[in-house]
Amino acid sequence: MLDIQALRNDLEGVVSQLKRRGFVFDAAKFTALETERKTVQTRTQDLQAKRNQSSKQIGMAKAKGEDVSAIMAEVAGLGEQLKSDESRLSELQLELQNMLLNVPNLPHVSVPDGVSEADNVEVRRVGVPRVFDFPVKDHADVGAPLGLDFDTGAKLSGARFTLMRGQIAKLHRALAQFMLDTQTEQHGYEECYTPYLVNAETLVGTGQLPKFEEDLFSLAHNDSKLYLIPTSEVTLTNTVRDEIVPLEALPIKLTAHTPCFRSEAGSYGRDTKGMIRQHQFDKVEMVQIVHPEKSDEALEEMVGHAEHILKALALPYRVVSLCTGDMGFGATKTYDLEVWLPAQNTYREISSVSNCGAFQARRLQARFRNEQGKPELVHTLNGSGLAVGRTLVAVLENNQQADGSVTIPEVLRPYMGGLSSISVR
RNA sequence: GGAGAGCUGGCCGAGUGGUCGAAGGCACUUCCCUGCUAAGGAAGCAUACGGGCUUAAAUCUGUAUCGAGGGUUCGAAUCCCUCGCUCUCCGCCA
Repeated sequence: MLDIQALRNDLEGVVSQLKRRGFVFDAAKFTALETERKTVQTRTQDLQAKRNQSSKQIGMAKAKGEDVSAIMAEVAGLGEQLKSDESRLSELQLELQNMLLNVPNLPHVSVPDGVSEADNVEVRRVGVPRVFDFPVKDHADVGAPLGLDFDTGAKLSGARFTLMRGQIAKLHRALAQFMLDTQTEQHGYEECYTPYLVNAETLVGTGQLPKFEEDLFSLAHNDSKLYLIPTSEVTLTNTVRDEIVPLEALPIKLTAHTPCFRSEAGSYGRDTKGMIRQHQFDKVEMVQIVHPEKSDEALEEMVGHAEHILKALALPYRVVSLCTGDMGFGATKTYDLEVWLPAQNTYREISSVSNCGAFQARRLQARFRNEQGKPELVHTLNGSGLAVGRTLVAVLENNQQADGSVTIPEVLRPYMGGLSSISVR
């Protein structure tokens, strides 16, 4: 959520910044709502003040045993006017709130302008794609004989679900374990196990709701609804909702390995083969809650934490700075890590690291006590470290051998019982 | 699933219709006192959103907030209703 003060003080400026990312803000509607809100709020508060004062007088008079009928008569007419003003005011505030909840974050000045993926800017490339002396297979073909079972996944649940068996399942688990161990032991994140089902308030906090409900899976629960998390960014970041943490507690660094559930509405027909785009996938997520002055550097640091995994696995990748038009709703700046997939002959997203500034913190009322002892909004960041399913895809494709086996990266071997390669037995 | 208890400020905790945004304590901040390692004294100390003043801040002022929402009332932390959460006991259960 944007700071409503910024909209009041510099509407033009905010509108033009939003335009950079292709969002059209209805300034006229906002101004109209604001003007009326101001009038109604002032009037309401005046009436309330009058009522409070009179009620106080009644109390004092009664205590002395005096007659209160004169004051009572004075207050008599206030009720109805007050009631209608109060309800109009809350309507207006609700409408303003809803308007704000649907406005994306402002892009950081360093974010390149653009309208789509095509305008993203490559920051650096690391590693050299391997040259194959045999026809390269995609991960589905490499994986199928090794235990990557799309047919059964489809039978059990439908499209975009996969069953993993045997060594593939173990490799998948090894990847997750390795990532989690690395983020906790080498980069200082606290390991968390979080709920996979969350309430609506939690999703409003990180910005998935109210705007992106169609992207989520949900379950009826009593009279309410619970949602399957689309990422553990949601649960990890919401740990500080409605909290005022002491200055010394920052930065808070959390990580979790969880499944993620996404309806993938609007991506029909894209990546239908294989396990690039699934309704359910595992991810090791990193979240940082930081002092506002530290968020820019924390972003760079987190990109490094994600890159560390790719380097350790010896997977070629590139870092891309997302353009204004391609960034997520809550981000002020985002780097994507794209891993080399030889079968697709291209780099594909495997991690996304974002600085959300105070955008989520304002929705969450997540604050810290600043140097002056006053509560101030924190900055929040999140990033994948990494998407486990896509990493499995990358390992299968990049490490495939002519005989159909797949070499296990060195760092994963301890997690694989010392195995250096997997193959059809 | 059944029965009961509770939810008040950063924390503990008092408060059952009127001058209560809320006693008292702890913690914290500033000042004073004292030289002996901690004690004593004074003051301050919630958040959000408006309005006035201001370049801005400070400050002043109004409103709201005692788990959430609704109701009764001139007036609600206090009474009524609905919901949420926590705890205890019983049952069931990985």
